[in-house]
Amino acid sequence: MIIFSALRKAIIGGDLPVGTPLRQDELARSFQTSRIPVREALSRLEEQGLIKTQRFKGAVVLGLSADEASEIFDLRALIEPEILRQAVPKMSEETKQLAIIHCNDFSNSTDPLSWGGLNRTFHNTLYADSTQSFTKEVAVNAMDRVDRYIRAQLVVSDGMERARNEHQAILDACLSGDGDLAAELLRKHILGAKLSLLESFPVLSE
Amino acid sequence: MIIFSALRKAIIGGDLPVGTPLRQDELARSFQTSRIPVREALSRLEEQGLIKTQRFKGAVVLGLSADEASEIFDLRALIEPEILRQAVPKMSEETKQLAIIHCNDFSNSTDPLSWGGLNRTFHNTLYADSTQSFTKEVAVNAMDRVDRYIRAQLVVSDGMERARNEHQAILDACLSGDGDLAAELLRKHILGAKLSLLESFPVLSE
DNA sequence: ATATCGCATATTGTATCCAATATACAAGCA
DNA sequence: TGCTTGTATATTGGATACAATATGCGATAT
Repeated sequence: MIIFSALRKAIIGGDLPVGTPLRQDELARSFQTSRIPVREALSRLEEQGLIKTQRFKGAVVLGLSADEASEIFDLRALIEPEILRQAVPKMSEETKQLAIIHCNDFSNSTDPLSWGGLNRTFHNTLYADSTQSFTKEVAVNAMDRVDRYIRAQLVVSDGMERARNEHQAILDACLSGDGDLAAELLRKHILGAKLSLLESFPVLSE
Repeated sequence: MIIFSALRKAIIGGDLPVGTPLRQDELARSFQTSRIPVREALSRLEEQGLIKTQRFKGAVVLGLSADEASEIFDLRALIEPEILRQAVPKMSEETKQLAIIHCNDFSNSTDPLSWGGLNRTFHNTLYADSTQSFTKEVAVNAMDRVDRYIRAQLVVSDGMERARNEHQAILDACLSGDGDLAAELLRKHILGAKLSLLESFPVLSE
């Protein structure tokens, strides 16, 4: 489980670039275990679609085509607003405070390497009080697949500035209890991020 | 992979009821292998949320609460119409013929045990020409989780008769190329099935 | 009689060993 | 020189053996 989490984090964070071959015995050595737990982890990663294994040939980190990334953003734009719409009326005072903090953390950060994580933290905080756990799981998985590209995109384009403003608007809608508005703003936020990503995609996928 | 598929099929089809303990060595014996491939399969099943394993205690088949089932139907009602809307304009003549056949197969079947499978086959045929592969994966996974309950519900309620009519209407919309109408009908179809399921849920979950 | 402690058993997680096969490189032949 | 073939190596998948621990039952003490 630790191996799985570590590899997953490394893959979605882009530390293991697309195409990186994952050798079982190599990983086993670096984690100080045998190959069995490594295989377990690789199996789960494959189930999530993050890697592909081929018998006698090994496992490689999978990437996305522009079309695939685009599709995943469309799916996010479909389901995340619904999660938020349902979460807003239930949002606790504590969650609201956390959301304010994480929104500010994101806005104030000057370290590009942290932007991806802070962005995710903010989004996840908004969804915290939703009871749609299965849907949230799907959203997390979708996010996992495109996280690498978002990180890269925030750095190369002017997406960071716009994200700051859009996050603030979404947060305000949540704080005022307007779930429908928050959902609509979030939908536009995600679709805007998709367009921005697709523009710079050729560069990112090198 | 064979073990995984077999177990998955048995779980989603309800042949392994909720709470069934899955013993590694027992499964290994029945599949004539060692425990290693069995563990691989169990690991993937857990990743999909169909079972839960606990160290030294084994794995059990997971069920759903009414709330969880309801949430999954809401998610299906959100994403499956979008898949269909996108698939209708791309639908090949061959797919249309298949859809007609599978719609009839479902309508004409008199064996309750086959209804669940035929229902799924029809739905999947409609989505065949969609290029949204990730979204389709999500839909399949959502379907996997509630399939057991749909099978039971088709038998105990009058859902079968309504499903026949609704399937026909959806099919007609697809054949006439009206993706928006097909999507809307599908949405209502899924939400209707949800209500019907929730009515009989206390009985089903015994 | 009942509660508690200890041991036997059942069960999972991991390590090591073996089998199968894809790939690469080298040697031989046209 | 170029192509084919054989072998050596690398790599994965599976089987068996071992370690760790939870559960249940029985014995014993109060």
